[in-house]
Amino acid sequence: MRSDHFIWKGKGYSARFLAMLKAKTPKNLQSGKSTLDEADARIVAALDSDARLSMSELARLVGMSAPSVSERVRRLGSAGVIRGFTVDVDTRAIGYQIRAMVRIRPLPGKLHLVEKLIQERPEFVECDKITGDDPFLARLVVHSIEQMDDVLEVLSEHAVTSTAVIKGTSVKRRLPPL
Amino acid sequence: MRSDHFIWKGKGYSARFLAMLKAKTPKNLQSGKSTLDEADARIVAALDSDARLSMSELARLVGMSAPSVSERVRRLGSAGVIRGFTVDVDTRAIGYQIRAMVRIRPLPGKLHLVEKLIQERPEFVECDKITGDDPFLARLVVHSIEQMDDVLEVLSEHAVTSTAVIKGTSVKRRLPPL
DNA sequence: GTTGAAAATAGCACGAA
DNA sequence: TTCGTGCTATTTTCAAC
Repeated sequence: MRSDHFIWKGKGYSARFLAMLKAKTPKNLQSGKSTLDEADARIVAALDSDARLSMSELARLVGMSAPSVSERVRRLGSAGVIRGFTVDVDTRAIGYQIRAMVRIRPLPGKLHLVEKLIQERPEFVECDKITGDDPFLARLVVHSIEQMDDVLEVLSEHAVTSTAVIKGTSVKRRLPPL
Repeated sequence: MRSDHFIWKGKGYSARFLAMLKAKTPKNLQSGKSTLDEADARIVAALDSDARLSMSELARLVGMSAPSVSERVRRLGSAGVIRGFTVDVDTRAIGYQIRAMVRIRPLPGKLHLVEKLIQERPEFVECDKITGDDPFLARLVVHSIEQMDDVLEVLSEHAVTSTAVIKGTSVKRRLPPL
């Protein structure tokens, strides 16, 4: 048995083991933040508020030169932190009056079929696989209640669904602490 | 009574009334699409796949001149169709290992308090107000199970929560038919 | 990470369909 | 109205440091 495994200071852990624990949980995670350094955090936050900011403007905001931020953005992309840049579309402004969250419980043996049906219906604009009684939780966007019924009808032979219409938004999509 | 209110062709509606109904439901809505014309639809779709496309590249993709698409993008913005441009961040790549969907049912009289608590907790990255037994459905992003407990602990005095951990994604966020 | 120059791009005024 | 052309200012990119 090596000496650094000995009980030390009444805590039951060696100094080295305690240090190792600390190393595995970076300081910024302990305080509820992300693993990004401050410059990257500011870049990501700025791009979140406006993904079309020019690199030069972004450079001004974070206090660096344009080539530097440009390189950081490129690296954030290849590191998988930034998956892409998208547009925030108001679906109601293009005729989709109703949004709903649908919990979906496939009948026995129909899990994969149901997943495929969800993926094939473009009105399902998002779907997560979750723990619990209902394996799928999907976001649905439709023009009318009639269209909502049409979409759910497709699943009705193969799954039990619980639909909750979205009445409003308490928290608009945002990033966790960076 | 005007003649165009008379029953016509055994359907119970006048020709003018039928035409009006048709006018209120544009053809593209009948076929499950949006209210955008084809050029705008292509612009929005292209920006959704890459919001940082230059106007000249976008112009090439949709087969128009740069000033034309530029003006259309501006108009889509002021029409409220495009709310903004954002970045798609992989929260796991920045240290947030766990995502969960939380249904939240405030205790009697605590609806507004609970909504405020949700909004103040940055780990709730999204929250919709929905119909049904649980008024709120929130998306939670945390580093660890311990942190998840910490967040839910804040609500525990004022609400009943049901948490489902996200195991994977069946449909990545996408736009409905344009 | 910074600087500076070359190439590409954006924004604007104006003209055409 | 909506789209296209030409000009100018800004921005992006790449080099070298």
